[in-house]
Amino acid sequence: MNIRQFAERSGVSADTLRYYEKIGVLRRIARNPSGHRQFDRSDLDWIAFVLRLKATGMPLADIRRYAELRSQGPATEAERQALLEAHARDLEKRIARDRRHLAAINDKIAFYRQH
Amino acid sequence: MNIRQFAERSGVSADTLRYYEKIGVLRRIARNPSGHRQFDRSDLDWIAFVLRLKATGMPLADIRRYAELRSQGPATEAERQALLEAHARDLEKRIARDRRHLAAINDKIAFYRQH
DNA sequence: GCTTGACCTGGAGTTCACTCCAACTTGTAG
DNA sequence: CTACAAGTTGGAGTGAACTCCAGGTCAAGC
Repeated sequence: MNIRQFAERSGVSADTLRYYEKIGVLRRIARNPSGHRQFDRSDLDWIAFVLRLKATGMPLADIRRYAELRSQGPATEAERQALLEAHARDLEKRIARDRRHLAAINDKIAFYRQH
Repeated sequence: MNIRQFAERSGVSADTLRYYEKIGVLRRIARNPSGHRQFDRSDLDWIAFVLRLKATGMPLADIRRYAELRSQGPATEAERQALLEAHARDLEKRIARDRRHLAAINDKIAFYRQH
């Protein structure tokens, strides 16, 4: 799959995909004889996971770190697990905080409604 | 209360407070005879609300807009309410999405644990 | 009257995550 | 053989939200 198709299917622009490869969020993508990137199905899974981490507030530097561990094979699984566990804890806290924020904002809205 | 005290109590740096005033997130703060800012108790309430909006992902430009409406008095209450309602809806969606993301991340962690 | 410390201003610099661009190569269609 | 579309690169530019800095003012203590 070429970069345009991959961009469409992943929802990430071609420019951003090249940028992600450059900073190491995407592994070095295979090239066809004319130097064009050839993405495959497994890259789709990986980018989906990257987007999940990004959507939940993980900086690209941390995602890059996870990608690096991943590329080093099964020996790094414990560290990857620890990384995800820390992120999951952060995310839980953020969800809890957001719920409190939402309640406070709804209180303010209720106040406006009483006018 | 001077800027240092206000920074401590609000948790926002003095530089950031000046920046917020410059871009209109904070109203023009009163000055003492030598030109130093004199914050008062109501500024603490306002900055706390600003931080709540910011923490839940509202861009400073939107917060600035809300601040502007607020400074125009009670006539703008309907618009402020609409702004908050839209933000509350976005926030609800984000919380729901984050919960789905968290579940997926926990699945991945469970997979690592099975090794 | 001089130093010190806390404030002031305008503006430059930083970080993050892109986004755009110029100049180039390559494969296909006419 | 030429035109064109779609890819390539390195590097510059962008927008958001700060963060830092130089040069200046001012009140208080020695």
